[in-house]
Amino acid sequence: GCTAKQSTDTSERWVEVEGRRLKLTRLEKQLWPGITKAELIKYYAEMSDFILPYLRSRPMTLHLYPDGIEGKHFFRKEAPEFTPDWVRRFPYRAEDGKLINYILCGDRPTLIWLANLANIEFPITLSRIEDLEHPDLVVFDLDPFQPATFRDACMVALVLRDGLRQLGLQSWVKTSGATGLHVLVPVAPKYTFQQTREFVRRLGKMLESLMPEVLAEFRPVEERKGRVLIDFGQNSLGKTITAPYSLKPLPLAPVSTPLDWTELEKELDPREFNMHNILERVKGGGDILKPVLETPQTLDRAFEALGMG
DNA sequence: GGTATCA
DNA sequence: TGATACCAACGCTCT
DNA sequence: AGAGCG
Ligand SMILES: [Mn+2]
Ligand SMILES: [Mn+2]
Repeated sequence: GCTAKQSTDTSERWVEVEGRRLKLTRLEKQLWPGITKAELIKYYAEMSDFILPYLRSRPMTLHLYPDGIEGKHFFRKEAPEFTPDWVRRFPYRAEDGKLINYILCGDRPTLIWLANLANIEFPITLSRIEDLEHPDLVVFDLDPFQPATFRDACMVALVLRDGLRQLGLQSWVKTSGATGLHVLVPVAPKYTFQQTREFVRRLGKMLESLMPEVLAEFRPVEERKGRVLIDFGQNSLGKTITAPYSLKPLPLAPVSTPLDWTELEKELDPREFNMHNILERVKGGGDILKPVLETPQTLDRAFEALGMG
């Protein structure tokens, strides 16, 4: 941490990405302890083929950390005035009547432009711009509360996967990048968030009755301790989850990483999956989560089994 | 991070 | 030239 | 009611 060096960091570089000229600025600035903005940009450049399919067709909320993970940060929905004209936008009028011009990040130039703005984390909505009110993803957001651990979340996820399979549903899993897991169920975009949320709540309740360490809804702090919360509320319009392969603004630069179900049985630490080793991991294996974008499933049978008219 | 506004 | 302000939003919990 | 959190 050399403050004097930081304040005089004028390192700049012009690059061309798929025909777009981009000015990369303050490349030596430290965004994590020991990690520069140059490394952030390099990470997303190398991972672009893996992350872009998930970002494409979903309105972006920017998560900007110009002063690093310990500095002031802010979110942004409205595309800034200085957004290059070739960046695609999606105007959307929310219920309150406010029109927001969202950025669409579907190509490498936009991804690199955002990385240069110190956009560390890339979130995704659970629905696409073609039909924002009908999600194509259902998420079981598994949050362990101390002394429950990531390992406990893995155990819950494995039981959840069995439950989903009994309902005729395939599921996939990734680390959240922080302390828990996201179990994803891709669906045809024909259900409302109210329906998918209720589906997650009910299956969560069922799991809760099977496993004492599971909590299907928020409770006072004392009751949460040592349990894994299934946060069904994540399945709502406008809510987001960390995109697969996105970095998190946390120490060691962890990555939200797709896992094979067999890996959940091992002793894992989510911090094992970070900026420095994910490229190696996906090289060869490819994107094991990709089916999530290509497997629209129907929930009709599951609704029936769970008593949802 | 980039821009606007005010001293 | 430099200091300051802006940039989302919603339900939940805790006090 | 309001602050704090995710
Ligand atoms: Mn979570
Ligand atoms: Mn959560």
